[in-house]
Amino acid sequence: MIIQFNTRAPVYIQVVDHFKKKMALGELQAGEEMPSRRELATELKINPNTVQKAFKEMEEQQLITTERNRPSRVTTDEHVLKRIRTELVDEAIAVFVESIQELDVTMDELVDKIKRQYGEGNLNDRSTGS
Amino acid sequence: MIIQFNTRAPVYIQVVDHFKKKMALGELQAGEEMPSRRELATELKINPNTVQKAFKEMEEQQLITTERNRPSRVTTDEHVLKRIRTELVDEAIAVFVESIQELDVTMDELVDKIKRQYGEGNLNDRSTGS
DNA sequence: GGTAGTGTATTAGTCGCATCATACACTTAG
DNA sequence: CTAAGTGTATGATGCGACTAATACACTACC
Repeated sequence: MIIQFNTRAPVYIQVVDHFKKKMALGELQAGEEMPSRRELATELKINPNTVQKAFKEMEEQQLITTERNRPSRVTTDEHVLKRIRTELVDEAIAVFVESIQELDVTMDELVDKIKRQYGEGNLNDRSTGS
Repeated sequence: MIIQFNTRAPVYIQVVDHFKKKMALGELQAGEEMPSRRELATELKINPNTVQKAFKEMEEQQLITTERNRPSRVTTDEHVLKRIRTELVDEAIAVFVESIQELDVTMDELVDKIKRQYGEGNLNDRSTGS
């Protein structure tokens, strides 16, 4: 597991987002065991307490559950799991729209530029063009 | 002048962005006088030093120029001014794309959601083709 | 010249984050 | 039982970004 940390956002938040993405994509299934705090800290080369903070955050968001002294597990609440991806996407869009609002950008210009950036990566260009 | 501050980003950055947008939209013309630090601080109800930091940032980005003990002025470098809008849009897109990458979102879903959010506001749906 | 208004500089205080070091209670494996 | 591995809790420290308070130097204007 490798997370490319940036310096902008807090590390513990980036850890949370990382796991959120894995859940959203099904790489982490419902009920699956999470790595231990210490193990993950070692692997990511960060402090165990930072990992703990990330896990606590994930618990508050009901993404994981923890019984006493047992490895944490991904929630089995399918309802929660299904909402993760939507939330990630919607939040990103909200931030984005907020930042370009008032800038008088046409939808076409927007779509064009996004396609150019996003398409380079992992875009499955099924459909839109048709 | 009213800026609706949020708690996410530093105030001085939000001030910079605010003026960037005004320049990008031509509400602030080349060579035009900027408000004084203290005046602006009073109006926005923030600390003069916060305004100063914003102005210093704008100077480093060559958006404004300042002669000793005279009100700052918007740069007369048209080249710089023309680039502002592009930079604002491109940076927003870069951040956005970065955040949804790996989420396996189709272009259609993206465009659809953006339209719904963005369209509500100030979208002029004049298409590029025209 | 004196006053008010510029921009500028310096210093101090606050806050969030990350880290380090320990310690505790419990479970599991041997 | 013992030892190693869980999650959890606490306090101290350091650092950097941001904001605040104050003082300084200069200009414009009457």
